[in-house]
Amino acid sequence: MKKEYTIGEICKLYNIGPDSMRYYEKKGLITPRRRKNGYRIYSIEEVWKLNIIKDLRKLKFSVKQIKEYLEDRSIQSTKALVDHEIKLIEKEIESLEDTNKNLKRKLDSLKQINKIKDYEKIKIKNIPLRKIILIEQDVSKDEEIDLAFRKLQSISDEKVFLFGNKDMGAFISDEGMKRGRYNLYQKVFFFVEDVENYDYICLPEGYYATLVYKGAYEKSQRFISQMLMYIKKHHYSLRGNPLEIYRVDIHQTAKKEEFITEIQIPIHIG
Amino acid sequence: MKKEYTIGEICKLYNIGPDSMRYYEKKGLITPRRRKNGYRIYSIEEVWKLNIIKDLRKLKFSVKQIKEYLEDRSIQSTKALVDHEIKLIEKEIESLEDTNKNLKRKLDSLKQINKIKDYEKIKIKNIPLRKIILIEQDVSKDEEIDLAFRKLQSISDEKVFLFGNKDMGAFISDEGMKRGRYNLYQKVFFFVEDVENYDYICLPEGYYATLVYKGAYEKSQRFISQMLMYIKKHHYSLRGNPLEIYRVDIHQTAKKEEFITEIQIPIHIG
DNA sequence: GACCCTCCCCTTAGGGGAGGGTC
DNA sequence: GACCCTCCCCTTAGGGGAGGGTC
Repeated sequence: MKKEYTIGEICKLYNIGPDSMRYYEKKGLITPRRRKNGYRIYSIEEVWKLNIIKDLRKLKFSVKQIKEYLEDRSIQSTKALVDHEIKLIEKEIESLEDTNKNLKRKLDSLKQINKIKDYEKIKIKNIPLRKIILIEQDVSKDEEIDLAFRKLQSISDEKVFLFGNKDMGAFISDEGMKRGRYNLYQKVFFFVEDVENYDYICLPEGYYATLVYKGAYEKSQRFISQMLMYIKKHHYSLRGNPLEIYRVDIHQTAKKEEFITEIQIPIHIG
Repeated sequence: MKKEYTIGEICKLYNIGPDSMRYYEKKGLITPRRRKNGYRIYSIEEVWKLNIIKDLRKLKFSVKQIKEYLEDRSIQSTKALVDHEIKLIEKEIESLEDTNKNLKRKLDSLKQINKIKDYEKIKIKNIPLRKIILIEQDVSKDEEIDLAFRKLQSISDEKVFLFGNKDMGAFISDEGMKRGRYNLYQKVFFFVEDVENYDYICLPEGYYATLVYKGAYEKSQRFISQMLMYIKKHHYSLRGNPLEIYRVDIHQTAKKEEFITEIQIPIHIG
């Protein structure tokens, strides 16, 4: 077996770029001797270091960390390193799984959209219990919803939130109902499932008059009026204020035509 | 609700450094207007962008990718992005779990070391079947083992291998046995469990004379001699060539005193 | 005094030349 | 001709000043 290797040979063997080898040398991880012509000589004695370097780089250790480890290697320090790394990876996995769950939910709800057929039709539905978190703030312009949201979100900053989130929505406030200005006075909320530290509110199971529409939010005003008339006409009675759910909004598309909003008005029937 | 925010206000709200905001601006993600005095004005209309930016940064999208997404956002592109991201995350999780499994094994074997008590004592043990992959190459110096290993490893490059690996070892070759030079002629192998594409060899279940020692490899020569004599004395017969297993080696410690090697000689008893 | 502005320099882990010598 | 050498410049996503103006 050969005892000495040029940079090219060792790189082929280890599947590393020569620039990396020079970089490791510059940073003091490896110190090959030189031929008279200046060529680097890698001797077989140094090869174990490359094993460690490659493995630790794969584990995303910085070159500096690897250097420190190489300089102080004992059973003790190795054990500590492995142990620590295991814990880091476990945390990482947990976080990725959480993110993935959220993204899957999002994808699912995006896929549901294609299935919607009866736009702009009023329907009576029984909807099971839902949990929401309410942002205690009157919101009077569409864009402000985001901000209100954000204020809540800053509490829990580490999660992929809006993007990976289930839907958000808004209640028409009493003020809005009184004045018939259904898009000026709203209370923002979003749906939650696995709540931990927040105070959530339950929307109890019950009947709703619902309508889904596509396009800009201005339409809400007209549809809510229509729906309230419909409710009156059928002798249903209001059980609470109307709510809007933003199925597709500015976070998913730049095209206002693609926006999808669902209006739900809680009612008693019969 | 306020309609306009200074950079400081928006940063507090979004828990972002002002430098980041300026960077995003420089890269064209956001384009705040300016006051006469040059101060940036963030209006409420732009705030949804920050939600997306924050979320996608958390998902490790580059600023460039985020820019592209912001410029072409539709249900279609959002769906594609979420879908792609889910797949990436799943791959990542899988890879992390694999790495973790390896690291745990390593940690386990490091922990086992503390429990070894009877160093340098010959024992007869029955050892269950083991699978190994043999590197078909005579190795005549300790350091070369690494290299031989590496040649095999380069086949499967993406795994954390040596560092997160179970033990490796070497057979004393026939040549070595003939000449009584037990550390000059060796065939390197390592233990595997979940083999896929490699040709592995089974070491069948059976009895072994074993001995564990601490320290430099030179000791092997002496111990193997002792063990062979012991085997003769007890009228056991050899079932194959001796093997050395490197429980702790240069990959885990710089201290030769901490090296731990186990010699196993397959025998027939009775 | 706290906040904002614009430079300008710094960091990681190499990759990609250019220009020149060596097997 | 393939291989090696040493500069030197470039990339990401900001962070940390310095020096100077603004609420």
